[in-house]
Amino acid sequence: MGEIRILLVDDHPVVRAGLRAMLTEFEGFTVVAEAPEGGAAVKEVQRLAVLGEPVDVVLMDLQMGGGMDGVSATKALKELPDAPPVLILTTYDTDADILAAVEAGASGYMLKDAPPEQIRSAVQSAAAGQTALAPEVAARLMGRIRNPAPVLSAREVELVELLSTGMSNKAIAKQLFISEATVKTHLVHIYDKLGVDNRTAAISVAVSRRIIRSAG
Amino acid sequence: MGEIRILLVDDHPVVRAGLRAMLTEFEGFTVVAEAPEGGAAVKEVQRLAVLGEPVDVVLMDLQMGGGMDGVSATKALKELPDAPPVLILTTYDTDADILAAVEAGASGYMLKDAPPEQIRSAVQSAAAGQTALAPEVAARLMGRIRNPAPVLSAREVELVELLSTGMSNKAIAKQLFISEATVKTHLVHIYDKLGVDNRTAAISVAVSRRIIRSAG
DNA sequence: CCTGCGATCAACCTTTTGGTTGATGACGCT
DNA sequence: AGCGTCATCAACCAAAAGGTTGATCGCAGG
Repeated sequence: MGEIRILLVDDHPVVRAGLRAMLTEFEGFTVVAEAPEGGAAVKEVQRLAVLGEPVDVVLMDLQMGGGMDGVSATKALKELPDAPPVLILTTYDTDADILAAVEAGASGYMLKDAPPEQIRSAVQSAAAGQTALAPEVAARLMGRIRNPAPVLSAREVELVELLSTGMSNKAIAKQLFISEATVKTHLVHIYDKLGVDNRTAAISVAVSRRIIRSAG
Repeated sequence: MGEIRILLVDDHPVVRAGLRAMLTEFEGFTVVAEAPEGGAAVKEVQRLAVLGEPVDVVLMDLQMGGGMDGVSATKALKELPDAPPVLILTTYDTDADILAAVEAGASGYMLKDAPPEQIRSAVQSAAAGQTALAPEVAARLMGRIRNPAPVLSAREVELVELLSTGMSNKAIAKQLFISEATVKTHLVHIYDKLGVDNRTAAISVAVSRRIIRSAG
């Protein structure tokens, strides 16, 4: 019944154009709005709701340069009355934000390099209120839920960030106004949780799990 | 005079669709072929040349999952008779392959999140045989040429790779069949070249300069 | 109320790194 | 032949990191 009304959220004009082109080629899809970041997306959803032309599905990128990031935007959208389903689109299936996004209420998670057909069916499922996960992502998620990776506390992430700049324990201690002993204790816990036994391996794992971002 | 005939090379269907949509909206641009990786791109260029419908500009992504990467493909294309200009498209303006691609003969370098207008004029310049660089990229390149970053030797890169797994000097020495003393000497040189003074900072810099890739 | 967890700190000891100096052989370029 | 670079190694010392044990405090959840 009727068209599926879609809002695209991505900071790359090229990607937005690609999704628009790809989706409008299929029957029954209309891209009714676009936004370059989360804040604008929320406003668009509200605006269209007021106009009586509500959005049926939001396609949301996770990595966005400026403005509100994908996870926050998903959270914000889900707090609206008549919140639309949010389908997350991302480049990396290793993204640490997968869990965060799903917990924030995303109904699905697709990789950007998925074939058009897969994207089409994911949007359709999401619009129908179902959950749509890319097989790779689903498998990964299930694995994590069965064997959950320990989550670093906020303080620990802070430590890892400083760690990755190459600071010594003493320097980190000074920066955070804590003792060197405390820094060492935190590090032991971090090593435990990341399954490593030294700082070098820790930042390597942290980068590949996208706990921290490497400048770029 | 006439249409500018374009070949798109990118492993993401979404990005290809976006570029195609974006470019065909402008006057005078035709996307005559697409390829998901470098090898196919080379074949396409040859095929079209034989048909008497040569490609005027190749738009090439650097990061491609499978097959021939962007730098190799650029090199291969430039060895063809009547090689078309290659315009590199990438996500990261910090990419260490910038230099490699330009050295391989790319006539320009654009960021994927550039506004459509900028992409249009870059393609036009490239087709006209001129060089087209995004301002950010140009500045960065000039900076590097004036103040060239010391290049790690092959052996040193090997060291950094092992380093990033968190191995100790002793373990690295064993792995490479050299003494621990030699490992330390190499490390001192690496620290020098990267402008850091410990292994943790070194791998951080190495990752952000894409000297090594972090799994993901 | 008790338990668990996160954050904080101390003291002690071992291992690893980092910094320095100096030396050798191989290779390529001029 | 001489120069520079790369890769190799040694010995020594100071600084940093890692490992262990044990302790205090506050807060959230059952």
